[in-house]
Amino acid sequence: MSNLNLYTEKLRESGLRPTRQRLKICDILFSTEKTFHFTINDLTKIIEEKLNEKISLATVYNTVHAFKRKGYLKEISINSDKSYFDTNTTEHQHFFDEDTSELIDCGENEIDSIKVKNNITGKKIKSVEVLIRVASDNQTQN
Amino acid sequence: MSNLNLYTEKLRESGLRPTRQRLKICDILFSTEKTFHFTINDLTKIIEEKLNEKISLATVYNTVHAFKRKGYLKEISINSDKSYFDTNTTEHQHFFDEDTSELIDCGENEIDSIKVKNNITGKKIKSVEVLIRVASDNQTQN
DNA sequence: GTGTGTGCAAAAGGTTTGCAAGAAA
DNA sequence: TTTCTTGCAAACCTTTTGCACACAC
Repeated sequence: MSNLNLYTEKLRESGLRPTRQRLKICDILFSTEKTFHFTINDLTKIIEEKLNEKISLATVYNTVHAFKRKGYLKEISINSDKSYFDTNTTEHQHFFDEDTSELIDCGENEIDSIKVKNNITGKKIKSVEVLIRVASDNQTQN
Repeated sequence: MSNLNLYTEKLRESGLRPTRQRLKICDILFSTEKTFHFTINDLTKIIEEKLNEKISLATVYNTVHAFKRKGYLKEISINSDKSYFDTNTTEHQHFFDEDTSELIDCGENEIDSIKVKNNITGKKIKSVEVLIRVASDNQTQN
Protein backbone atom coordinates (compact mmCIF):
# COMPACT_ATOMS: atom_id res chain seq x y z
CA MET A 1 0.00 0.00 0.00
CA SER A 2 2.74 2.38 -0.92
CA ASN A 3 1.86 4.14 -4.12
CA LEU A 4 -1.61 5.25 -3.29
CA ASN A 5 -0.96 8.87 -4.19
CA LEU A 6 0.58 7.86 -7.45
CA TYR A 7 -2.41 5.75 -8.37
CA THR A 8 -4.82 8.42 -7.26
CA GLU A 9 -3.16 10.89 -9.58
CA LYS A 10 -2.91 8.45 -12.44
CA LEU A 11 -6.57 7.59 -12.20
CA ARG A 12 -7.63 11.20 -11.97
CA GLU A 13 -5.54 12.05 -15.01
CA SER A 14 -7.39 9.38 -16.91
CA GLY A 15 -10.75 10.70 -15.90
CA LEU A 16 -11.36 7.81 -13.54
CA ARG A 17 -12.36 8.55 -10.00
CA PRO A 18 -9.91 7.08 -7.53
CA THR A 19 -12.30 4.89 -5.62
CA ARG A 20 -11.24 2.51 -2.89
CA GLN A 21 -11.83 -0.48 -5.15
CA ARG A 22 -9.85 0.90 -8.05
CA LEU A 23 -6.94 1.83 -5.84
CA LYS A 24 -6.80 -1.66 -4.38
CA ILE A 25 -6.84 -3.19 -7.81
CA CYS A 26 -4.09 -0.78 -8.89
CA ASP A 27 -2.07 -1.85 -5.93
CA ILE A 28 -2.37 -5.50 -6.86
CA LEU A 29 -1.70 -4.97 -10.53
CA PHE A 30 0.97 -2.31 -10.60
CA SER A 31 2.92 -2.31 -7.36
CA THR A 32 5.28 -5.13 -8.25
CA GLU A 33 8.17 -4.57 -10.61
CA LYS A 34 7.30 -7.75 -12.43
CA THR A 35 4.52 -7.70 -14.98
CA PHE A 36 2.11 -10.59 -14.98
CA HIS A 37 -0.79 -12.28 -16.70
CA PHE A 38 -4.15 -12.95 -15.19
CA THR A 39 -7.78 -13.79 -15.80
CA ILE A 40 -10.63 -12.00 -14.07
CA ASN A 41 -11.02 -15.07 -11.95
CA ASP A 42 -7.35 -15.00 -10.92
CA LEU A 43 -7.63 -11.34 -10.03
CA THR A 44 -10.74 -11.88 -7.96
CA LYS A 45 -9.00 -14.62 -6.02
CA ILE A 46 -5.92 -12.50 -5.43
CA ILE A 47 -8.11 -9.70 -4.13
CA GLU A 48 -9.83 -12.02 -1.70
CA GLU A 49 -6.61 -13.56 -0.48
CA LYS A 50 -4.39 -10.51 -0.30
CA LEU A 51 -6.92 -8.03 0.92
CA ASN A 52 -9.16 -10.32 2.85
CA GLU A 53 -12.16 -8.61 1.39
CA LYS A 54 -14.39 -8.91 -1.60
CA ILE A 55 -14.80 -6.54 -4.50
CA SER A 56 -17.88 -7.34 -6.50
CA LEU A 57 -17.38 -9.23 -9.73
CA ALA A 58 -19.10 -6.51 -11.72
CA THR A 59 -16.69 -3.94 -10.33
CA VAL A 60 -13.67 -6.08 -11.15
CA TYR A 61 -14.91 -6.43 -14.71
CA ASN A 62 -15.64 -2.72 -14.94
CA THR A 63 -12.24 -1.79 -13.60
CA VAL A 64 -10.27 -4.17 -15.73
CA HIS A 65 -12.04 -2.98 -18.84
CA ALA A 66 -11.60 0.64 -17.88
CA PHE A 67 -7.87 0.04 -17.36
CA LYS A 68 -7.68 -1.73 -20.68
CA ARG A 69 -9.38 1.17 -22.43
CA LYS A 70 -6.96 3.58 -20.82
CA GLY A 71 -4.05 1.46 -21.97
CA TYR A 72 -2.90 0.22 -18.56
CA LEU A 73 -3.67 -3.37 -19.44
CA LYS A 74 -3.57 -5.45 -22.58
CA GLU A 75 -5.86 -8.31 -23.44
CA ILE A 76 -4.27 -11.41 -24.92
CA SER A 77 -5.86 -13.55 -27.62
CA ILE A 78 -5.98 -17.21 -26.76
CA ASN A 79 -8.50 -19.81 -27.59
CA SER A 80 -9.88 -20.08 -24.21
CA ASP A 81 -13.18 -19.81 -22.48
CA LYS A 82 -11.82 -16.90 -20.51
CA SER A 83 -9.96 -13.66 -21.20
CA TYR A 84 -6.35 -13.16 -20.24
CA PHE A 85 -4.89 -9.79 -19.40
CA ASP A 86 -1.31 -8.56 -19.19
CA THR A 87 0.10 -5.77 -17.06
CA ASN A 88 2.92 -5.42 -19.57
CA THR A 89 1.53 -3.09 -22.21
CA THR A 90 4.68 -2.80 -24.30
CA GLU A 91 4.80 -4.60 -27.62
CA HIS A 92 5.73 -8.18 -26.97
CA GLN A 93 4.54 -11.66 -27.73
CA HIS A 94 3.71 -14.80 -25.79
CA PHE A 95 4.26 -18.45 -25.35
CA PHE A 96 1.23 -20.36 -24.16
CA ASP A 97 1.98 -23.55 -22.29
CA GLU A 98 -0.89 -25.87 -23.07
CA ASP A 99 0.02 -28.21 -20.24
CA THR A 100 -0.44 -25.59 -17.57
CA SER A 101 -2.53 -22.92 -19.37
CA GLU A 102 0.25 -20.51 -18.47
CA LEU A 103 1.34 -17.51 -20.47
CA ILE A 104 5.03 -16.68 -20.73
CA ASP A 105 6.45 -13.46 -22.09
CA CYS A 106 8.46 -13.69 -25.23
CA GLY A 107 11.25 -11.21 -25.84
CA GLU A 108 13.39 -10.27 -28.81
CA ASN A 109 15.69 -13.16 -28.05
CA GLU A 110 12.94 -15.55 -28.91
CA ILE A 111 11.33 -14.03 -31.94
CA ASP A 112 12.04 -11.38 -34.56
CA SER A 113 9.63 -8.51 -34.86
CA ILE A 114 6.96 -9.13 -37.43
CA LYS A 115 6.66 -6.99 -40.51
CA VAL A 116 3.34 -6.85 -42.28
CA LYS A 117 4.21 -6.31 -45.93
CA ASN A 118 0.73 -5.72 -47.24
CA ASN A 119 -2.28 -4.63 -45.32
CA ILE A 120 -5.96 -4.77 -46.16
CA THR A 121 -6.93 -1.71 -48.20
CA GLY A 122 -8.64 1.00 -46.22
CA LYS A 123 -7.82 -0.51 -42.87
CA LYS A 124 -5.31 0.38 -40.23
CA ILE A 125 -3.26 -2.17 -38.33
CA LYS A 126 -4.23 -2.10 -34.68
CA SER A 127 -1.90 -4.79 -33.46
CA VAL A 128 0.07 -7.83 -34.49
CA GLU A 129 -0.30 -10.62 -32.00
CA VAL A 130 1.80 -13.75 -31.94
CA LEU A 131 1.05 -16.76 -29.81
CA ILE A 132 3.46 -19.65 -29.71
CA ARG A 133 1.70 -22.70 -28.38
CA VAL A 134 3.96 -25.17 -26.64
CA ALA A 135 3.41 -28.42 -24.82
CA SER A 136 5.56 -31.21 -23.48
CA ASP A 137 6.67 -33.74 -26.04
CA ASN A 138 4.78 -36.70 -24.70
CA GLN A 139 1.42 -35.28 -25.56
CA THR A 140 -1.65 -37.43 -25.87
CA GLN A 141 -3.23 -36.80 -29.24
CA ASN A 142 -6.85 -37.55 -30.08
CA MET B 1 -23.91 -34.11 -52.43
CA SER B 2 -21.16 -35.40 -54.62
CA ASN B 3 -18.33 -36.66 -52.50
CA LEU B 4 -20.26 -38.82 -50.13
CA ASN B 5 -18.13 -41.88 -50.74
CA LEU B 6 -15.00 -39.88 -50.25
CA TYR B 7 -16.21 -38.52 -46.93
CA THR B 8 -17.44 -41.92 -45.82
CA GLU B 9 -14.03 -43.36 -46.41
CA LYS B 10 -12.22 -40.47 -44.83
CA LEU B 11 -14.33 -40.67 -41.71
CA ARG B 12 -13.93 -44.42 -41.44
CA GLU B 13 -10.17 -44.08 -41.79
CA SER B 14 -10.20 -41.69 -38.87
CA GLY B 15 -12.18 -44.04 -36.72
CA LEU B 16 -15.31 -41.92 -36.97
CA ARG B 17 -18.52 -43.55 -38.03
CA PRO B 18 -19.91 -41.98 -41.17
CA THR B 19 -23.25 -40.93 -39.79
CA ARG B 20 -25.80 -38.92 -41.73
CA GLN B 21 -25.03 -35.83 -39.65
CA ARG B 22 -21.29 -36.02 -40.07
CA LEU B 23 -21.58 -36.55 -43.81
CA LYS B 24 -23.79 -33.50 -44.16
CA ILE B 25 -21.36 -31.41 -42.18
CA CYS B 26 -18.49 -32.72 -44.31
CA ASP B 27 -20.42 -31.73 -47.38
CA ILE B 28 -20.84 -28.20 -46.13
CA LEU B 29 -17.30 -27.79 -44.92
CA PHE B 30 -15.23 -29.57 -47.55
CA SER B 31 -17.10 -29.64 -50.83
CA THR B 32 -16.12 -26.16 -51.98
CA GLU B 33 -12.66 -25.43 -53.32
CA LYS B 34 -12.49 -22.33 -51.20
CA THR B 35 -11.59 -22.65 -47.57
CA PHE B 36 -13.52 -20.59 -45.10
CA HIS B 37 -13.89 -19.46 -41.51
CA PHE B 38 -16.89 -20.07 -39.33
CA THR B 39 -18.26 -20.15 -35.83
CA ILE B 40 -20.47 -22.94 -34.55
CA ASN B 41 -23.35 -20.56 -34.85
CA ASP B 42 -22.51 -19.83 -38.51
CA LEU B 43 -22.32 -23.52 -39.24
CA THR B 44 -25.62 -24.25 -37.57
CA LYS B 45 -27.28 -21.55 -39.65
CA ILE B 46 -25.75 -22.84 -42.86
CA ILE B 47 -27.00 -26.32 -42.05
CA GLU B 48 -30.51 -25.06 -41.47
CA GLU B 49 -30.56 -22.97 -44.61
CA LYS B 50 -28.79 -25.29 -47.02
CA LEU B 51 -30.19 -28.55 -45.83
CA ASN B 52 -33.53 -27.38 -44.57
CA GLU B 53 -33.11 -29.50 -41.53
CA LYS B 54 -31.71 -29.26 -38.07
CA ILE B 55 -28.75 -31.04 -36.60
CA SER B 56 -28.69 -30.75 -32.86
CA LEU B 57 -26.31 -28.20 -31.39
CA ALA B 58 -24.59 -30.86 -29.30
CA THR B 59 -23.91 -32.89 -32.42
CA VAL B 60 -22.51 -29.90 -34.27
CA TYR B 61 -20.17 -29.22 -31.36
CA ASN B 62 -19.20 -32.88 -31.17
CA THR B 63 -18.52 -33.09 -34.86
CA VAL B 64 -16.54 -29.90 -35.12
CA HIS B 65 -14.37 -30.92 -32.20
CA ALA B 66 -13.89 -34.38 -33.59
CA PHE B 67 -12.85 -32.90 -36.93
CA LYS B 68 -10.49 -30.56 -35.18
CA ARG B 69 -8.91 -33.41 -33.23
CA LYS B 70 -8.46 -35.33 -36.46
CA GLY B 71 -6.81 -32.33 -38.07
CA TYR B 72 -9.54 -31.51 -40.58
CA LEU B 73 -10.22 -28.16 -38.98
CA LYS B 74 -8.15 -25.58 -37.18
CA GLU B 75 -9.31 -23.36 -34.37
CA ILE B 76 -8.25 -19.73 -34.52
CA SER B 77 -7.30 -17.69 -31.46
CA ILE B 78 -9.18 -14.45 -31.18
CA ASN B 79 -10.38 -12.60 -28.19
CA SER B 80 -13.95 -13.25 -28.78
CA ASP B 81 -16.88 -14.65 -26.97
CA LYS B 82 -17.06 -17.41 -29.54
CA SER B 83 -14.68 -19.84 -31.22
CA TYR B 84 -13.69 -19.51 -34.85
CA PHE B 85 -12.73 -22.43 -37.03
CA ASP B 86 -10.93 -22.65 -40.35
CA THR B 87 -11.24 -25.29 -43.04
CA ASN B 88 -7.76 -24.37 -44.22
CA THR B 89 -5.46 -26.47 -42.07
CA THR B 90 -2.22 -25.47 -43.75
CA GLU B 91 0.11 -23.10 -41.94
CA HIS B 92 -1.10 -19.58 -42.49
CA GLN B 93 -2.01 -16.50 -40.56
CA HIS B 94 -4.97 -14.14 -40.32
CA PHE B 95 -6.17 -10.61 -40.40
CA PHE B 96 -9.08 -9.90 -38.11
CA ASP B 97 -11.29 -7.01 -39.14
CA GLU B 98 -12.61 -5.53 -35.94
CA ASP B 99 -15.26 -3.56 -37.75
CA THR B 100 -16.94 -6.62 -39.17
CA SER B 101 -15.57 -9.42 -36.94
CA GLU B 102 -14.39 -11.05 -40.12
CA LEU B 103 -11.32 -13.22 -40.55
CA ILE B 104 -9.22 -12.87 -43.67
CA ASP B 105 -6.48 -15.26 -44.72
CA CYS B 106 -3.02 -13.89 -44.81
CA GLY B 107 -0.53 -15.31 -47.31
CA GLU B 108 3.20 -15.04 -47.81
CA ASN B 109 2.72 -11.78 -49.64
CA GLU B 110 1.53 -10.17 -46.47
CA ILE B 111 3.84 -11.55 -43.84
CA ASP B 112 7.15 -13.37 -43.59
CA SER B 113 7.17 -16.72 -41.89
CA ILE B 114 8.00 -16.47 -38.22
CA LYS B 115 11.09 -18.05 -36.80
CA VAL B 116 11.18 -18.86 -33.13
CA LYS B 117 14.81 -18.48 -32.14
CA ASN B 118 14.55 -19.83 -28.61
CA ASN B 119 11.92 -22.08 -27.23
CA ILE B 120 10.95 -22.88 -23.67
CA THR B 121 13.15 -25.71 -22.37
CA GLY B 122 11.50 -29.09 -22.36
CA LYS B 123 8.58 -28.00 -24.49
CA LYS B 124 7.71 -28.55 -28.09
CA ILE B 125 6.27 -25.87 -30.32
CA LYS B 126 2.77 -26.86 -31.35
CA SER B 127 1.96 -23.84 -33.46
CA VAL B 128 2.83 -20.23 -34.11
CA GLU B 129 -0.26 -18.14 -34.53
CA VAL B 130 -0.30 -14.59 -35.80
CA LEU B 131 -3.34 -12.37 -35.72
CA ILE B 132 -3.20 -8.95 -37.33
CA ARG B 133 -6.01 -6.82 -35.98
CA VAL B 134 -7.21 -4.15 -38.36
CA ALA B 135 -9.95 -1.56 -38.25
CA SER B 136 -10.95 1.46 -40.25
CA ASP B 137 -9.02 4.61 -39.47
CA ASN B 138 -11.86 6.60 -38.01
CA GLN B 139 -12.16 4.45 -34.95
CA THR B 140 -13.81 5.68 -31.78
CA GLN B 141 -11.44 5.20 -28.90
CA ASN B 142 -12.49 5.06 -25.23
C1' DG C 1 -26.40 18.22 -5.28
C1' DT C 2 -24.78 15.86 -9.60
C1' DG C 3 -22.69 12.56 -11.82
C1' DT C 4 -19.98 8.28 -11.30
C1' DG C 5 -19.04 4.02 -9.38
C1' DT C 6 -20.35 -0.09 -6.72
C1' DG C 7 -22.72 -4.29 -5.60
C1' DC C 8 -26.09 -7.57 -6.04
C1' DA C 9 -28.80 -10.62 -8.46
C1' DA C 10 -30.60 -11.76 -12.67
C1' DA C 11 -29.84 -12.50 -17.50
C1' DA C 12 -27.33 -13.55 -21.44
C1' DG C 13 -24.46 -16.20 -24.53
C1' DG C 14 -21.49 -19.82 -25.76
C1' DT C 15 -20.23 -24.38 -24.61
C1' DT C 16 -20.53 -28.86 -22.13
C1' DT C 17 -22.79 -32.73 -20.00
C1' DG C 18 -25.96 -36.61 -18.68
C1' DC C 19 -28.77 -39.69 -20.30
C1' DA C 20 -32.17 -42.19 -22.98
C1' DA C 21 -33.18 -43.44 -27.61
C1' DG C 22 -31.26 -44.54 -32.18
C1' DA C 23 -27.89 -46.00 -35.66
C1' DA C 24 -23.58 -48.32 -37.14
C1' DA C 25 -20.60 -52.27 -36.90
C1' DT D 1 -25.61 -57.03 -29.39
C1' DT D 2 -22.20 -54.03 -28.51
C1' DT D 3 -20.40 -49.70 -29.19
C1' DC D 4 -20.67 -45.22 -30.88
C1' DT D 5 -23.63 -41.22 -31.97
C1' DT D 6 -27.50 -38.23 -31.61
C1' DG D 7 -30.69 -35.05 -29.50
C1' DC D 8 -32.70 -32.74 -25.88
C1' DA D 9 -32.69 -30.22 -21.83
C1' DA D 10 -30.32 -28.92 -18.05
C1' DA D 11 -26.09 -27.33 -16.25
C1' DC D 12 -22.01 -24.54 -16.44
C1' DC D 13 -18.98 -20.58 -16.80
C1' DT D 14 -17.71 -16.30 -18.08
C1' DT D 15 -19.33 -11.94 -18.99
C1' DT D 16 -22.93 -8.28 -19.14
C1' DT D 17 -26.87 -5.66 -17.49
C1' DG D 18 -30.37 -3.14 -14.61
C1' DC D 19 -31.08 -0.76 -10.82
C1' DA D 20 -30.86 1.03 -6.10
C1' DC D 21 -27.60 2.77 -3.05
C1' DA D 22 -23.16 4.99 -1.98
C1' DC D 23 -19.34 7.76 -2.93
C1' DA D 24 -16.41 11.39 -5.23
C1' DC D 25 -16.22 16.00 -6.44
